[in-house]
This record gives sequence, C-alpha cells and structure tokens, in this order.
Amino acid sequence: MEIIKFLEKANKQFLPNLSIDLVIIGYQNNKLKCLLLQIDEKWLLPGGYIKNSESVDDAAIRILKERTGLDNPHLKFLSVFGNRDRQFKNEWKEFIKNNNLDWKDDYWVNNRFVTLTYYSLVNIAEIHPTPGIMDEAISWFDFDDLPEIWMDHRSILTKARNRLKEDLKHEQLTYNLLPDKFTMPELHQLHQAILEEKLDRSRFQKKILSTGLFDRLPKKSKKNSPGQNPYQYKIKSD
Amino acid sequence: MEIIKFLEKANKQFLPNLSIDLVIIGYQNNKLKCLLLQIDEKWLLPGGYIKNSESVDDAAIRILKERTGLDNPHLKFLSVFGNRDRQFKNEWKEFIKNNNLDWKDDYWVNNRFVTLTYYSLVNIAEIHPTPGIMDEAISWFDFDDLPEIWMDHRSILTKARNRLKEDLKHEQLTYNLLPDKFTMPELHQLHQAILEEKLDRSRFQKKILSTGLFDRLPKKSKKNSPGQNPYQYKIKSD
DNA sequence: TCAAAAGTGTTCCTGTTACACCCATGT
DNA sequence: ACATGGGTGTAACAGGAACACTTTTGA
Repeated sequence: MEIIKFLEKANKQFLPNLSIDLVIIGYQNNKLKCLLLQIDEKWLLPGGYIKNSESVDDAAIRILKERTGLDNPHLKFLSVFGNRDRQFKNEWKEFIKNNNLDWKDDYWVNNRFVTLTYYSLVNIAEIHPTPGIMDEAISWFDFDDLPEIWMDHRSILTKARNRLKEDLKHEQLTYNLLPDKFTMPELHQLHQAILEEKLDRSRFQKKILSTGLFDRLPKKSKKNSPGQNPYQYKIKSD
Repeated sequence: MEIIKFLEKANKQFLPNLSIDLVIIGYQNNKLKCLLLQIDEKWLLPGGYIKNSESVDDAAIRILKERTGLDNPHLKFLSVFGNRDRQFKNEWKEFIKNNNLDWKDDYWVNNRFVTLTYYSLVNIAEIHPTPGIMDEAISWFDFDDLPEIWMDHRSILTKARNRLKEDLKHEQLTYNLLPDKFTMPELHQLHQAILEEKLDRSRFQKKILSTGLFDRLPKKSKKNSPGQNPYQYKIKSD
C-alpha cells in the first residue's frame, strides 16, 4: 500500500521536524482563488517535506511542481508557523482508519512540525492540478468562499491573502495571475480584486505606465462588448 | 565538562534540524551596532535551538533573554536560511579540538540545520551581555566595521541591516534603540543612521509628529551645547 | 443612435522639497 | 556678540483624488 510505504520510509529521507505548505493563488472570473486538496471531508494546503539533499527553497519548488507541473514558478516566502502544539496525531489517525489502514503511534507524521509557508502566483490556465497519494481531490476555491479547512491551514490562507494585498501596494507586479498579454482594464480589475477596493481608472493607468515596467502592444483586435478596443500590455523583459 | 555535556544531551531536548540566530541591534555614538559572540578568532551571531516544549517564537525570546537579560524584547522575524550544505562540521571539529576536548562525528551539532533568523532592537544601556558556555567573549560592533565572521552569519547581518532600513520606511517606530525619552534631534540622527542618508530636519519633524504616535514632554532642562533646549518625546502608550 | 467600454484630460488638493527665518543658549 | 543648535514657516513643485470629456464599438 502506497500510503503506508510512504509513512514507513519518510523518516529516512526527510528532515524530521520541518514541513512546507504552499498557498497557490490563481485568478479567474474576477475572483482570487486558491488550490486546495481534499482529505476526507476537509480541505488542506498542498504541502510536503524537505529532503536531506535539497535546500528549503528547492523543496518548495519541487512540491509546487508535483501539484501543478510548473517549471519556473513565482514563489515567495510567507512565514513560519511554529507553535509547540503543532502536531496532528488525531487527524492522521482518523484519516488512516478511514482508509482501513493500520495506524502506528510512532509514525513520522506525528512529529511536531514547524511549517514554512510560501505563496505562489500562478496562471490557472497553465497548470495541471495533480492530487497526491493521500488526496481524494484537488480543486480551486474562491478566497471568500472556502470549504471546511484542515488543522490550522485557514489562518495560513488568511495570512497569504493579506500579505498579497500588502505586497501589491509596494511592487506592482502580479506575475502569472494574468496571461502574458493583458489589457489595462484586466489589470485594473485584478488589482481591485486583490486590494478589495475600487481604484480610479484614470489614475490607475497613469500609475502603472509611469513605472516603466510595462510595454504597450497593438490593440486587441476583436471582443464581444461595446466600446473601444483596449491596448494589450506585457511586462517588460528587461 | 560543560560543553561535552551539552553536546551529548542536546539531541534529546531540541528539535534536531532547526536553529535560531538573532541579530541584536543597538545604537550608540550615532552608530548602529550589533552584538556578536567570539569563538576562537571569529565572531558569530547569538543563537540557539528550539526545545521540544516551546514554540519557535518562545525559543527566540528565551535565547535573547539568555544573552541580554531582556524580558519584553522587541523581536521581528527576518528570514529562513535553508541551504542543503548548511552544516558546520569542520568548524565545530576545530573548535572542540582547540579546546582539548574529544570530538565525535555523530555530535548533534553536525546535523544539517535550517536557521530561522530574527532581529531585535534593544537599548544598549539596558541589557547585560552574557556569553554562552562556548563563547570566549561577547561584544558590540559597528555594522560598518565588522570583524571576521563565522560561517554564513555575515550574510544574515547584511540582510538584517537592509531589512531594518526597509521596515523603518514603512513604520516609524524604532522602539528600544533610544531611551524612553528622547529629543527630536536624537531621533533625527537615528533615522539618518539607519537609512544612511540625510533627511531634512524640518520635514522630518513634521512627518514624525503628524503620525500622532509621539507625545511631547517638557523641554530638556540642561545640555552641554549652545542653542535652544530641545523638547523631549516619548512613544504614545495608546 | 445610444449606451457601454476605453483612453485621455482638467481641476483641486495634499504632501514633499528646499530653504529661510527666528529663538535660545554656551563660549 | 556671535556661532551653534533647535523650532517653525513659506514658496515651488510633484503626485494623488475625483470627475469630466472624447472616441470607439456592439446592439
């Protein structure tokens, strides 16, 4: 059985007290979304452990790739969750029993874990969500319409949501949340969705263009709505 | 022997792959300073490990107290240093041999450590620097006149120095770097020292006072220099 | 032809910059 | 008396906020 094999062997290849959790953030239909995994009735953040042979950052990149297939991801450190009661014996026990497997008290997942959390901005259209061996499903959720969340992962999600808001105020780049080419109205909508406030259209455009980080491309040729055809833009490659 | 006892017993009471390093920052004679410990000819950051029974934050608070005696410290998370080659076998071996002690290859300090770093702003006058059992000395150094530094601690120091600069631009509070009561010129000097740039006197005062975070107290009665007696200020208690 | 979408412009206002001016104090 | 340190004021300017105007397009 694959799960048991993992539980038995894990302690040999991973650092025993560190885990990584990822808040993978996408954008669709004018809503910010995050990618969650299902175990039993609850949902949790994609995560994993750090191999003895890899750096912490490399572990985060590997774990993100395992769940999305992404090769050159955007990834930003979020914070450390290191409470002393951060172990999830009961949750694992229940999960194992629900799957009719044998539970052992000394399974490695019972350790106390300090979790390093990252957030990643991804283009939903470009990734291939792939559940892990323990997960029943993987799915996108609106940030303001979350399901029941495992353990303390809800507070991590909240922290990531707020951090993204703060970060956007300092650096204008939203990386992969939009396709390579996007229009100013699209970018405007995105910023409003992240910041959860209205931004003046005129000022927004001037501010963005004054950064000099964006190149204007020819106007988009066709659309299904009245009004002028918007220009397209892309992030300057440097 | 105390050191050996520590090395033999450490693996039982601490998380085996996590360490904490602190950048303790003070201010004196118009210079930013940091507190370093001496081992052999080199200097390193105060640090320690995380007990099984305490949270990561509590560990940082405890370690800071052990080296300074501080009870309610300012403490801010800095970053994670998690390279896979982050272990210091040779350094420890040399240190143990220099002290005429027996070296064992499986000593716990040989583990690969992921380090969580914090920085703390302290009032130099209020702390009591205390070396640990392995340290020959503890001392303050100017940030721009550092001695030879152990391992990768120099890059941690640099990161802290830059982070403090960034943080000051967003929040004006410098906590313990000055005494409880301070004058506007003193605060002005401090901000200039942190940011490493000249700030207009007039504008600085207006900006600081407009935050509403500071209370004006009566003028300082005596000083040794010509000119008006400056007002004193303190941070509002809320 | 009209309403909606997109781009641009105008006015007002706040806050920043750079500097000038004034007051108090020690030598 | 005067140089120095400290507090406050002012004119010029840049950038933000709010909103108006114009152009383009689908229905």
